[in-house]
Amino acid sequence: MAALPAIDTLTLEDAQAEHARLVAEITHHRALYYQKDAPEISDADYDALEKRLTVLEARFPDLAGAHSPTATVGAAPAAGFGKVKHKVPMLSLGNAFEDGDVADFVASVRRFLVLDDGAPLEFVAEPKIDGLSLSIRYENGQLVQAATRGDGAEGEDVTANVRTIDDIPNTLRGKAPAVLEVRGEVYMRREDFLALNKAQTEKGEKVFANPRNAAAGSLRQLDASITAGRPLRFFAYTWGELSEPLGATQSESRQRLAELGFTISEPSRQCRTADELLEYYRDIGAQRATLPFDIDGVVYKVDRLDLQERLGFRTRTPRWATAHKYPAEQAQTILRAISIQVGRTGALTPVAELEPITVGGVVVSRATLHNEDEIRRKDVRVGDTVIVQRAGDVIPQIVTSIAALRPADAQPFVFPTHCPACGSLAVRSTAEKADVAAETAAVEGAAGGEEAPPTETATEAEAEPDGVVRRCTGGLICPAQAVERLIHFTSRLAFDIEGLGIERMRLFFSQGRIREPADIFTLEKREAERIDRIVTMTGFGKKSVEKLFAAIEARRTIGLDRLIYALGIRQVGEATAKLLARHYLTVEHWRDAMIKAAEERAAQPAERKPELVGEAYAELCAIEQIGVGVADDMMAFFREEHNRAVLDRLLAQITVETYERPSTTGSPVVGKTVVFTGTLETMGRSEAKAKAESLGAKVAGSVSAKTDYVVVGADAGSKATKARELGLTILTEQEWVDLIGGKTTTPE
DNA sequence: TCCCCTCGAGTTCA
DNA sequence: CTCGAGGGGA
Repeated sequence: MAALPAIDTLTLEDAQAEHARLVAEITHHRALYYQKDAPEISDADYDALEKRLTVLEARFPDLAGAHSPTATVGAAPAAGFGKVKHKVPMLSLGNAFEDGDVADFVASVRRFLVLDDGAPLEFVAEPKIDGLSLSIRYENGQLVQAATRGDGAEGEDVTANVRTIDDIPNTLRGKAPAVLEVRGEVYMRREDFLALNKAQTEKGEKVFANPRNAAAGSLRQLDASITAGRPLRFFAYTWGELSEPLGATQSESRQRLAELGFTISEPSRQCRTADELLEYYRDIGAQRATLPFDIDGVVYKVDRLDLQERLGFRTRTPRWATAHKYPAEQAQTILRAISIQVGRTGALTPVAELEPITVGGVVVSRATLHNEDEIRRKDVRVGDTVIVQRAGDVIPQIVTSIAALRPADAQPFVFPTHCPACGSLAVRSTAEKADVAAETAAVEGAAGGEEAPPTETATEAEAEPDGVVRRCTGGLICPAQAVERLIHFTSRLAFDIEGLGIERMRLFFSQGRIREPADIFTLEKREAERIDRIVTMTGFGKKSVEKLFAAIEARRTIGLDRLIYALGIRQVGEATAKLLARHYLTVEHWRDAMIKAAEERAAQPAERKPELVGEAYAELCAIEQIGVGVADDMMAFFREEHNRAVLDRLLAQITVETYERPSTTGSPVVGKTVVFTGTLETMGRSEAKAKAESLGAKVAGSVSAKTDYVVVGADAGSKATKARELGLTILTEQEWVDLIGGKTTTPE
């Protein structure tokens, strides 16, 4: 195309003329393309037109009207990006760091698929580009929406910005599926990054630490015309929602993506064995410095898509792919101090305060030391020169200290035996013993006042520490734990209250405005008339206070699983909370059952067999994945009068929805209990289980009168016999497959 | 009883 | 992202 004037130099008048010209031209070509199927210009040229219009409208927002063919730019709210729910979640990958991990990955795939030693299995290996994941949605070949990964479930709408990236077609080439969500990585080449930084310096604007940050900063511009001026690129490597398959294998699909107009990540390679994968890893590693872009590792994927589907997903990661990372960049610095943080469970975590140092393009000033054993193992002392790296290129960690550079007077770190926040005794113990210790601490607290100084070192205090983590026993009286629990309560997977982040919660807590969950929901009532005072006391604008109240109101109704998770009961995280919600369904039912079970447990504190403790307790332990350890932590929570009161005060403020089972419409086995026994032939045990669960069935370990189906494989033993005795429905493996055949639902 | 898998709880910086 | 530990199969 002929050189066009740079948009930045246009006057408003010229811009109007240019806009009219572009709109006319695009409308003309669209008509040719769609109605007459006889385009006059190439897809690439057409894309260039659309792109120019997008940029123009971003630069002169007044021009973008409803008439514009783009009809997107200018609509973006100035306040920030809209949210986009991913129809298919954007998950992360599992990681391999050593050769052995790769062998384990291959072995676990083969095990899951029950492949014989000789059976072939192909993988595709590709470089893992260090950029930002992006999902781009096309409908009938047209780009309609682009979103960042976000938390995997919900990202930010960056459509306007993505339309300006040259590597990303606005219109797909050739015959495209009706719906196609292309996923890949937005990145910046190293040379482009250097040039950009040079230009930024000349303009007196901020420079970026590394290409990844530059790409992230450029993509998240509210003004798309700025994004347009940044040298962003895109590699496609997978897909989300899809109306028809792109191929039978990963490699075919990659090829198809290339045909549709995307750049795919190269160099890639087909591999059959762990050794071949490792060879690829080393080859790419050798080329790493000469590749034009940064990579942080390589990715291995099972090639056949039918096998990918059988392998499915763990909670957070697919079983059919893994990332193999290159060793992290390291740097040397001085350890200035070791501070102690108190977590919501009372865990005391030592954190290294470092002389700020750049590692992998980011300035690091703190790093976790995990626990006291770790400090002793690495013999890290204040004043030491230490080697720092970013694990998986993200989380800073201390690799080792350099003994030769240690100051002569450096002393081994003495881990405190008392909580720095409340002065309570801090002990290393498992849950049961913590109770005993808590009583001791309460006595001490009453007698000893606030600051009980550490008098002895950790090793001297106990002959045999039980558990690695040292925990504050202050529990309910520890302010540090209280505020951490509240922060957890409003966190993303819990109540997810926007505008009530970590810092604000700390502030409200220290002001006494919020001391327990229920206070969040009475905040407005208590403070409404004094809104001006909040504004002056907190330094928030009136608007943001109103926004906060709106966000709180929006969460006054909440799902049971989120509520359970939010309470922060030890060992009850996302997955366990969901299990509990699924089992008890309503909050009343759950609460009453927990209180009853806690009473039963209090009467039988030492009994190991759940059935002998009581009915409610046994019911809890019978839920798969919940054993005595988890159950007892829940009992400890409900035994506490204070916790029950806190919960009830909260429940008075909110509405808890009955748990909704994930959609399993059309599944023939919803709510059925299935037991697998014997050796299954077409699938492995875990695969059979995952499949059954995704269809809404419950998979049990042993046969009982409650069992609906017993699926009998080869060489079935006592379970099959028992099933016959009980007169249960017995299915062969084939009958089971026929029963569920073809019926699939999306996993939770 | 051991071993594998998964989960929870801890963590940083932009 | 990593580590430790619980749950459950073998």
